[in-house]
Amino acid sequence: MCGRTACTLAPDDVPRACGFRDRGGKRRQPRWKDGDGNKYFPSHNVSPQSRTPVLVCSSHFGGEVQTEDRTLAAMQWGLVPSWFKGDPKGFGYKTNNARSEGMMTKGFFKGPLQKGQRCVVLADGYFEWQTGKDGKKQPYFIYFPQNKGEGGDLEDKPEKGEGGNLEDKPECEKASDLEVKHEIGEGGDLEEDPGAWRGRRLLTMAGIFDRWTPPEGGEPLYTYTVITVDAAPATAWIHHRMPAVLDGEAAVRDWLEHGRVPLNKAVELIRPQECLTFHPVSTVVNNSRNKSAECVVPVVIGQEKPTASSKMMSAWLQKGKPAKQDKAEKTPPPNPKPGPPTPKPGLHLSPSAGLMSSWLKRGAKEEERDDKNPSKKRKT
DNA sequence: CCAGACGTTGTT
DNA sequence: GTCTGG
DNA sequence: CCAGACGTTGTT
DNA sequence: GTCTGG
Repeated sequence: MCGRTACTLAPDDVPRACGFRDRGGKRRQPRWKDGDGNKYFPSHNVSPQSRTPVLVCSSHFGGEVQTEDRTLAAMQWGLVPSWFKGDPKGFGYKTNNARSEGMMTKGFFKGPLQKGQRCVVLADGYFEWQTGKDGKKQPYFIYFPQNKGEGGDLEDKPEKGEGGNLEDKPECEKASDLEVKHEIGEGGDLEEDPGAWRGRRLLTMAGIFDRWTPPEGGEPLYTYTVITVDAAPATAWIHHRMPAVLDGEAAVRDWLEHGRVPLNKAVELIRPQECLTFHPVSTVVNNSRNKSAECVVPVVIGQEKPTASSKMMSAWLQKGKPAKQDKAEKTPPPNPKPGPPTPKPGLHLSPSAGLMSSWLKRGAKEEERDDKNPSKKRKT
């Protein structure tokens, strides 16, 4: 399940997107651990072994155990235990997820958990592949519902009734805003809060991290794993597992503050969440070398055959590259069978031109990053 | 006691 | 089938 | 998570 | 490091 994400915020924007209020009501932003802002590379197609932003309690980097301070670190996806002997390169192939059902007893995760090494994994959203009877896979992008006004000049929002919004407001503050809260959790009122983040609300997933020190010494390697749970009903028809999503500021805080919230309490946060929305995307995302924004653009299932406009869009997204020539323009009879396979399509958002533009809008500038990697040797 | 594994997903 | 690379 | 490789010898 | 199998 959770083996692919998108994380596209510029390193300098991540701290802003992680603004929160401390128990005194004061606004704070986590800071990057030394140099880590330069180790994270935004991408619309993040695979295990990449470094991505995670939040941890600052106690792990010199702060008091009880501190509310948070630190942003660029950790590597795929947990390498501190006791691992050998070359950690390529070790974490099977530790990108931790089953919540066994994490308290299995050595891989028990150790770090008992040391309070809980982290919050940040992303725009994650990808899930639905396997059809025919064996074909349809990828979906899954994320927190975004509020209106995103980016400032977006005039369209998802139709109401899209993602299952089970926003429970725990012990929130006085602010009764149901409108704006793009920051992690229930933000404050924007009107009197010019410092608030107005961009995308990042998905927050519960993770476990560890620190591995090379035998020969040198920089410690920080790695993490994403905890998984059974899928919530809303998305179970796509896939039967999902990441442990932390919905809201209170949950994020409790997962991070290991000095205040003991493990046996914190584990109560690990459970299926309904608070997500999603849309189908192109199989362009399948190959992790494809980093373009096309990975997150909504598609209409059954209409993935390139249309004139989609070709143009594709070409634009690819920017440098000429639109590839299709091998054969065989176009089977249009027998569109769109929509989610029946069960619970109720809270599905249907792609609209407007929605599409909202996804395109953010891809345009950021991609093009590492798509110039020379593939393997070429046969001669 | 020592040696050796230690993780996940999905699919059958 | 299984493992590595992304 | 998916995609793609998966092998050897000898010579430059 | 810690747990299981022998």
